[in-house]
Amino acid sequence: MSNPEETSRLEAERLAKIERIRARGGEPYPWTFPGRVSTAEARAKAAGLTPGAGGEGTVRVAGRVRSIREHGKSCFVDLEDAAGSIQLFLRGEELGERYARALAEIDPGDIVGADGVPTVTRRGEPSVMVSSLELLAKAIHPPPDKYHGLKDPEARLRQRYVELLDSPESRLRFQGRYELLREIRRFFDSEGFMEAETAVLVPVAGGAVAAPFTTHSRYLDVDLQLRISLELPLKRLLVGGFERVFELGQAFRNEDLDTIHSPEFTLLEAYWAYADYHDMRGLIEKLYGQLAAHVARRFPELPAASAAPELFRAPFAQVDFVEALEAKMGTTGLLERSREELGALARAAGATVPEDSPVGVFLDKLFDRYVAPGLVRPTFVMDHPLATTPLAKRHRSKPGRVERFELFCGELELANAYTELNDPVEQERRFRAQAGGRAEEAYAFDADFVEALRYGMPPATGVGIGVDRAVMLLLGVSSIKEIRLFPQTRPRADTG
RNA sequence: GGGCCCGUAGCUCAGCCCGGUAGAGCAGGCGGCUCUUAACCGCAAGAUCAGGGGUUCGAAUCCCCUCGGGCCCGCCA
Repeated sequence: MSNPEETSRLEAERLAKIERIRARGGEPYPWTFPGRVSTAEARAKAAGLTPGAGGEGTVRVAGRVRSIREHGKSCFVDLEDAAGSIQLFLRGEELGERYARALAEIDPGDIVGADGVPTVTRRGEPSVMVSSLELLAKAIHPPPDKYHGLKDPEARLRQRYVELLDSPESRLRFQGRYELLREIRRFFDSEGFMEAETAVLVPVAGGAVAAPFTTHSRYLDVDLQLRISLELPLKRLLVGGFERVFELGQAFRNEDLDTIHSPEFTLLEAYWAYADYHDMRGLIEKLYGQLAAHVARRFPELPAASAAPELFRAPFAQVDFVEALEAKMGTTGLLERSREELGALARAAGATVPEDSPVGVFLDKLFDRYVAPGLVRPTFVMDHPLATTPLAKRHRSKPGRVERFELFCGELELANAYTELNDPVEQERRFRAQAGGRAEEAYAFDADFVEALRYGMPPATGVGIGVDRAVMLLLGVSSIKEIRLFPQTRPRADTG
């Protein structure tokens, strides 16, 4: 790898060009370029013209120079902007002495603006016959190989801007991500949910089991943690009288990173008073149906996106957590087994779990091993064992279970929802029941949250969605780093 | 945490097995070319071979360590 701070000979040549431009009174970094149209609009004006014949009127376009093909007294330049690209056609005949100067000063990667007449070349390429060309920003670093692009996976992450400027496909990926987040917001808004922005910095990160990042407030002189979930503050809002709330934002878990885990990730949670998890199941089915329809409409060239509406066609499959697990294991009476027995089964299935883990951990492992891999289509997994889920309400008719569903698809968890526990006494008991176990397997005790429930929280349902994973599935991307703009990487050492 | 793989010019790659002192295309420089689109033709230039150590007369190549990255497994939700 090169040191980005060193000046290569190529950069030295480009810096010398900048000096020459300034020496002749030119400005390599002008202030603005008013009145331009997109390359798409310029293309539209050229459309339908007879190849080889000139069009009428002029257009003004601007963008990045992708490639230059010189032919002596004429030259073709591919110009790219956010809307696409168009070919510039430069001729010595038209430009006089400015022709040679433009070729001497412009390199691939530069940002330029041009005025000219829309035309179609004899070979049929929509073009702008340039009457004037202006440098808008000189690039000092040369862009990646124009044909092969930027391949180095490390550089694509560390210098995302290079990948983006080089690759319209990567820009499309992030456009897709943005639009999915926008559609999620629109969906909840249209369903009457209010978006909330709760605290990122909290005294104790709760609502999930995960190692938090820690930091410190100088003013308060207290240690703080970065939130690991949105659950507890949003439920406090239900106590406070809001009936439909959601939050879409970053959460942080101080754990390993791999293709489906990022230390910072985008989480959606929504809480809905006077409704239960069956209502939420319907809402989530509707949400994914709309997201699938959106990506299929907007990104038909992506195979995963065009397949999404069929994949997410309602109604989604449903299986009972315990029944599905018992069927796959060929056993019965799972919930009556002792902790030791379940632990042995989990280890026999290949899970590495400490012997004294809570029962819920073993059951989760067994489910992950036996059932989840088979859930290729979106499937609601219903009614988990109580031991796996301390924040959900006990099932109204199935003993030893809670009212919960997880939506699985292709081993990715796409939603996790409960009928929420709102009994403060039981909530406190469940928190305390975990206190004896290992810290890394227990939900943090949040006394203020119990206090809030004591004021009365209406019956409610809530859902959490790992938005990055939903985006991955809908856009057909295999690593979370592909759909987060600036994923975490280890800082590079200054000297090797 | 364990295993496998990768790091050579600004970019994309070859060379590594079988050690003999680094090669191509693009980009850049110079020259030629008025319809190309990976434009083309000619000339010249461009490389701490990720870093450090070892073996050897000689290391990009073999060995060890370190750094960074990727994939798989484990852990984690």
